[in-house]
Amino acid sequence: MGYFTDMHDLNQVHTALNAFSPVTDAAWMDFLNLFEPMGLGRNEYLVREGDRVNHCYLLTEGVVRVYFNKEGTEYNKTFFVPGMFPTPLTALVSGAPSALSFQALLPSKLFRFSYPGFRKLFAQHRCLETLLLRILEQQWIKKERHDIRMVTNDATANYLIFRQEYPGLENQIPQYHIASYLGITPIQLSRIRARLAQSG
Amino acid sequence: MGYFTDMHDLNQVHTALNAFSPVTDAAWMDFLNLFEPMGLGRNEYLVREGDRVNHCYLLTEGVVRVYFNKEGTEYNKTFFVPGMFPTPLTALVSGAPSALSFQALLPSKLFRFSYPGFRKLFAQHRCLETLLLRILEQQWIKKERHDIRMVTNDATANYLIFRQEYPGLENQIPQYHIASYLGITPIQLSRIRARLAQSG
DNA sequence: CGGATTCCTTAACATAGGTTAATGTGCAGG
DNA sequence: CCTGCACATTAACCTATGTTAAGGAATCCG
Repeated sequence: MGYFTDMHDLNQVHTALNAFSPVTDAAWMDFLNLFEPMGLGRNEYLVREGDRVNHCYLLTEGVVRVYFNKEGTEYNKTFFVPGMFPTPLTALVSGAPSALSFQALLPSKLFRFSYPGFRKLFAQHRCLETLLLRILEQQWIKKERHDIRMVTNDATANYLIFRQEYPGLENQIPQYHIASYLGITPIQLSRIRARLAQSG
Repeated sequence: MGYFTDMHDLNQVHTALNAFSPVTDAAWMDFLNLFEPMGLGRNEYLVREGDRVNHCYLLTEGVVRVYFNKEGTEYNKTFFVPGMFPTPLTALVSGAPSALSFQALLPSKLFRFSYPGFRKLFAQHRCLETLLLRILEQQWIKKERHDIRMVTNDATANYLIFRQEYPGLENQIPQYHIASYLGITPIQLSRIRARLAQSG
């Protein structure tokens, strides 16, 4: 079950963003106009490697993974759960084809909005530009913390953290996706799980 | 030898930033007023873990590493060379004590400027806020590329990339700093170097 | 010059994790 | 109910890398 389930609930989004960096009602109304609801089936793609992209996404229900592919092997970077923005920022900003793929792992509901459309609003609504800056700052902070954890911990510790960070997710998606996220093989994850089951 | 060696050369900085995102002359003059030159000896610190920070830095000569410390072990995150901004962004934005340390590995010259002072200029000079947004976007893109490389390559490949990315640096700093950056022990780096010397 | 210090290398051994392959298990579709 | 498929587990073996320890090489300094 997602945090936001219909248009009405987008008011929650306004509240959340507003607490973060003030967004005027006028700006919010113009912004909201860009939103389009959409849905994805299990294993369907939001963005495929190589795609040119124009939209940002807000996930309201389901799970999305983002991964990159190198020589046939997929490396999971992150999972998105409801309330998060599974958005190909690099491809949007650079205008280059996406190096990353975004795939729904469960049936999902989202809103999308045009990124150029959003940027056009900056002219009338400076608060939206400031908001984007704040979001990038926060993402940077979050990523830094995450990186430090991944580097300083071993796979077992990171697996335990994963379970805390994404409660319940473990039982909703294949374990090989989790293994890839942890930077190990499914076999190794299986060994870790076996050890944990014995000792803990 | 750095790219920028005195106040006069800060014009180069204006040119570089301007190409990135337009900065008006008025904004640049106000911004420039915040700059203060400073120097660091070998192994001196710009920021220590736990410090509260207020400044951004521009490196004009020397080398700075940023690292985090976990239970006595240091993990090098990045090296900064002239033209780069060795700045504790997370600590500045969050107001929390820095989790990272910034240390000069060679005698270094820098400019520093107040981060609150810079942000205050946003009121009169929106172009500076837009500039910061652009910089964060670019840093994000750069980090994403870097992360993908580090994850998909083995230590040997990453070592070769390091040598290309930081030409000459290899011979100016201890190898254990490079090993830490690569996520391996100095012993392992030594083995890799031995193998490369044989085969290549 | 000579002794310290710092750093790099090498060796011997231990461990985490990868690879391959076989086996087990649950579940969907005919 | 069977069959097949997708996934998880387990085992046997291999490789990269960590750990500990010992030696060299370079550099600094008295």
